[in-house]
Amino acid sequence: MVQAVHRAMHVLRELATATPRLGVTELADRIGVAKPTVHALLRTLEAEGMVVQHRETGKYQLGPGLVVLGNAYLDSHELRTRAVTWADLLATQTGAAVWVGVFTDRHILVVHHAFRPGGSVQVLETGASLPWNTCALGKAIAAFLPAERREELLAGELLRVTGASIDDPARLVTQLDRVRETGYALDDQELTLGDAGIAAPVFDRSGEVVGGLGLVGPVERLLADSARQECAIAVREVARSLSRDLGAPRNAGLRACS
Amino acid sequence: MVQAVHRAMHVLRELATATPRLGVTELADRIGVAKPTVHALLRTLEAEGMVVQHRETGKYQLGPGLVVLGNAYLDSHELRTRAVTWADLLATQTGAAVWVGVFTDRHILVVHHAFRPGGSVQVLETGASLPWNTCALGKAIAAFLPAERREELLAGELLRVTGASIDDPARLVTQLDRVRETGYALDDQELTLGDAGIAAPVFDRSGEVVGGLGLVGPVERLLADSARQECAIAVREVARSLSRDLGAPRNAGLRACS
DNA sequence: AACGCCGTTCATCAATACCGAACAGGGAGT
DNA sequence: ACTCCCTGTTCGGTATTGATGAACGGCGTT
Repeated sequence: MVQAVHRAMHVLRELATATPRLGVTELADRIGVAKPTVHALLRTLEAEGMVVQHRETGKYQLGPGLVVLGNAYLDSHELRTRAVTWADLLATQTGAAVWVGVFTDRHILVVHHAFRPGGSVQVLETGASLPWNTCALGKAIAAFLPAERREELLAGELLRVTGASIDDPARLVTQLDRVRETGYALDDQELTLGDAGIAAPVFDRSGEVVGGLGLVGPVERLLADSARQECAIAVREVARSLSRDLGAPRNAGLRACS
Repeated sequence: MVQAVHRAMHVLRELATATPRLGVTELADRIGVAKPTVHALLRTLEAEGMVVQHRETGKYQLGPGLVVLGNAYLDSHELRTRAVTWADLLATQTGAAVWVGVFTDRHILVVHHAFRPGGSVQVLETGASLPWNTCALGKAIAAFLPAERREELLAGELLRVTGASIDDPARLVTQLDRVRETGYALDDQELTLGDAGIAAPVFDRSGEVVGGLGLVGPVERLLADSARQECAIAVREVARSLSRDLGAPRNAGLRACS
């Protein structure tokens, strides 16, 4: 492990969590290294455009280079590029917004967001990072992870973001079991009050889950008895098509049940 | 300059430009360091989630951590957060898409994209990086940079992306002069065939340009004699309001004319 | 006016990151 | 089926290089 790089990333992540900018001293305290060290790291990161120094205060904040790299990741992402058309299709078909996400460090990273058609103002959620246990996408993916990783997840911290968020491992276990039976996952205002989600897993060539795809919208519209099943079927169907696009075997996901 | 960090960023940038993934050997060749060195860098970057190893081929590609950092940058970006509402306003007012951008390394980075209202399918351009001389945003910003930076830009390489792209420094100089007179910049299919742009600069507290804001849309609609002036005035007006929001002095930009 | 805080620089020292050579696995070509 | 070559990977020694404490200059505050 290259220490300098590790620390540089630590700096970036600290800058990402902290309010707009941080000073050298505060940064040094937070990550526990000497001030000049942090300074050197910041200077090189600045030269690379990953960090910018605020002219007035001398403090540092994240730089635009990160957006370029982030976008390059998204563009190179096979799941995402393949998912775009499917997501649009599903959005027009169901009249709801569609999210495509992948698993990252106990969170779901939204890599694509197809807006609800014809709708009013909508915030773009691409790039958002959501606790895995609070969204349908997270449950859909987690359910099909290898058993050991699933246990790690359940053993770790389960964040709550609304009153409806589930932080009880036992309840999650039964939900995940059910997801494996039905092939799709639900969340009921566990991420956003008033919003629900329906998601299904996506598999790759090797038959492992690489991400998920799902609907997001008002509870009333998504989970009403009339619409619910129809939506779930549509989501599952599109997710399966996407998986086939990625070269997944026809019965991908079955083996993960163990 | 911390060498290890510099090299790590070099690795990331190389992975960003190259097609999906790169092998250790090829990467080592490209950046001119020994193979084990690159390997060590990749391993630490992988541990940080900035890089992922493709399970089948063993090659490496960018990782999701970059998206998280990139989004953190966007969220912490004062210009962007303040611009969102203004951009929406301008989009509904003019019926065209609105871009907000900043300057980065001879390119314009689009940090916000307000969709054309009610429209059909549109690609999200947030995160796109465009040669400065090929878009109205770039010219609007460049025109108000300090004279010396402007000369650097004009002296450097001027990329062309369409047949209409301007790579003649002399022509750009006169265009920039005109931008300073009128307060807005134009581009006529210099970035995308069939699309034009109208943009104006945005200033901050200290009176320096920090970015720009502009319309993007079909030439016929944007540059037709009837609409053109109306659009330009709207853009300039909104950009000025945004500047005031950021604390810019009322006559910001005048001093840059020197 | 003096203090304290901050970002920055410098020179010293040792940790540490770099490298050459060697290993293990896979694929392609015979 | 075997070989060869190429890949990603490991190892240990060397000196490069990055970390550090102490000191500087600017700024806002006291």
